[in-house]
Amino acid sequence: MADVADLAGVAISTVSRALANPGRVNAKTRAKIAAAAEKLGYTPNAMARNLRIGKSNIIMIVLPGSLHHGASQIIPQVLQSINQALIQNGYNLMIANLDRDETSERHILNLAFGGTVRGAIILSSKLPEVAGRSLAEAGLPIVSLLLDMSDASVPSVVTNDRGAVAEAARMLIARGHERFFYIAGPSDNYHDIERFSGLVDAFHETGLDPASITRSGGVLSYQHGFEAGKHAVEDFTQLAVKPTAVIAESDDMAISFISGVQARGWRIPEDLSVISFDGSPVCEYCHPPLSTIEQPVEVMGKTAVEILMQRMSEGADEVPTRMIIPSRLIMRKSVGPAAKANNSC
Amino acid sequence: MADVADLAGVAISTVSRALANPGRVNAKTRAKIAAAAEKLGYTPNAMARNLRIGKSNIIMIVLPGSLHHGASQIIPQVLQSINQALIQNGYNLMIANLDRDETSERHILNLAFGGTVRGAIILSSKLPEVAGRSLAEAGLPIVSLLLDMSDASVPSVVTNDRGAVAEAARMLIARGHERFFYIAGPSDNYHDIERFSGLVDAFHETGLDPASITRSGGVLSYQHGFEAGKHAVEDFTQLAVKPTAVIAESDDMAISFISGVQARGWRIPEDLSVISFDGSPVCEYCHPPLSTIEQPVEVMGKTAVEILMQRMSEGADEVPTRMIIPSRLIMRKSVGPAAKANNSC
DNA sequence: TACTTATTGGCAATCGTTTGCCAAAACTTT
DNA sequence: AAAGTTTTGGCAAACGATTGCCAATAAGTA
Repeated sequence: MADVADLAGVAISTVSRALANPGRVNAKTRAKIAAAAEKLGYTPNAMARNLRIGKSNIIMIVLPGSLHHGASQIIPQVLQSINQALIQNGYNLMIANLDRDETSERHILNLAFGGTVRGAIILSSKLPEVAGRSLAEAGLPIVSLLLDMSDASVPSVVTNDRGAVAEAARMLIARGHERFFYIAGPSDNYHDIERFSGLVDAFHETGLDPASITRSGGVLSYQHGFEAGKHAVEDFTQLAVKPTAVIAESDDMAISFISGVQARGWRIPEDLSVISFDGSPVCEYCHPPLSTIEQPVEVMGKTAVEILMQRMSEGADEVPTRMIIPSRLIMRKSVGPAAKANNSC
Repeated sequence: MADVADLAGVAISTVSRALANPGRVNAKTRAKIAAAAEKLGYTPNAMARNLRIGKSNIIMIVLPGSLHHGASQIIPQVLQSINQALIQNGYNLMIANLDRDETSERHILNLAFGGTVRGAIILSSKLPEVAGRSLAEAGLPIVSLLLDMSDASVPSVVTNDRGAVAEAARMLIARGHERFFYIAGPSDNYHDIERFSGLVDAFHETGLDPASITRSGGVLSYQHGFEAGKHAVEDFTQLAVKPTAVIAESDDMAISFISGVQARGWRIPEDLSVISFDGSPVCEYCHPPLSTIEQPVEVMGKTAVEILMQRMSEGADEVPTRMIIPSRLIMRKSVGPAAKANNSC
């Protein structure tokens, strides 16, 4: 920096001011300084700057390892949109994996308490905590994405899981479906609870008996969305009275489920209608094209960043604690009218 | 840190030594210090440390925006494995997007020259450079993943694209296929060149005439793998003499292609055999299950990190410049013997 | 006990910025 | 030309750690 000052013929403090606080220095000198910096190939040292400022410009995204792994088709989109939004605001994105082991929790806490990161976007249902320290007390702004954690007073950006599933279920009920098969991810999970509730809601609204909903899954982790679907095929096969409609908690589950039941002779949508959640692009090319509830992940990512920025700048209090971005039901060929006689194969 | 020293009843320099250089301090005092730190909830400030040390502990992964977007199913796996390997070595992963605009290139260079990152793993075919500065001159260790850049003297971890496609092609040729349809991603791209060459190799080996290979695509960006497949359907339909075998550069392309041709009456594998590249999990559940060339992305990620670590520690010269991790051909129902009479539909 | 070795204490410089302070210089405006 | 305003210079103290140096103390060995 001293070199730049020399070359530009100005004082070192002026250079600093020009770079960090451009308003307080004349446009002409600023140009001179920029030229000198360019010529010397000078880039201010970010760590020194952040140390002095007392804040980092890195945001971390906390991903449950299982989500990351193989399964969920939406992670890349989430990362992409968040990263773009962050960069526009002058921030960088760091990845933090939250596995089931204590090491990873500790690691995340170190990032937070050690000042490496300035804020966090989490996709996990619980805040990492170990040895009495919790992410909540790190003094960082946090935003939860996909999962509603507004109860724990962390602002959340979610979709209308419950309502969207209810809508899908009503659509199926309107076509004559009365017996449903629900393929769940890990139970107790926010998504499981909300989405399943949506299905039950629709039953209540339409006067059907929720007892004719069969649940499958709930034990396996997200890590194996496809596995969960496969497993559901077994469950389905063993039912004495077959449901005519299926709602799956993720596209992956639906895809492997469909593959399995088709192999055993059921036809979709003639024997069985299927709708799933996520809106992965691949659904359009499934056999038959798969109806899915599309989460607007890009909008959600951008919104999460916006909220984070608000939290970081002004008084933290007047920001909304929950932001609901509605999903969109995309109807495709995997849905048809309920089969009249539902015989086993 | 001073507080910790007080509580532990030791000098501040001893605390620093205990944390940064544990070998030079007695186990008992180390335990005392650890206890004090735990009690006070103290975490050393990473930025201060890195500033003093002169090196960051952050590695960035440079992803072409297009790769990231929607399409490639393997990105999450790559990120996951790289991040895990990095953390084990005490590093963190930062995401850097390389779009077509100059802003993103400049941003990446700032990360490098500003000392934010210590090294880079790139999935892009070209090193970012703008205004005379190039990533190559930033003095960072760089490793290229998926794309071979060993010509540009950046160590690369790749798979045997060419050989793997050749193997797949031989397998098809052995089943009587003689006319091939190749669905390409963006042309000039490393993957396009290598994989297509593999196909041509197989033709030469077996004495067939490469003229009976029809290429499709090559214009669209990766961003639309599914689109490329759709587009290929058009091309395919217009061929007077239909090929009997298809090789696609990515699973996405194959999936949408299959969906399209099936809708127009062709049957797979009876009329057309298909093999694609990537090994996405979803292939297993396609209709029919899709044969694919599985890239060992996890191993590749770990290997890339290992090489990076070597580059960062010792003399940089004796590390291998290219590491080839072989892919595995997974044969599924999408492949069958060549149709005898190949009539149009 | 005397001597060697291992471990700690205290001090101060350093990493590369930012920033408050005040004086000096350079412009603008009456 | 005088007064007022904006812009710069120079200085020095931070930010929170690490580390070389040497003296001082503790532990281990003969």
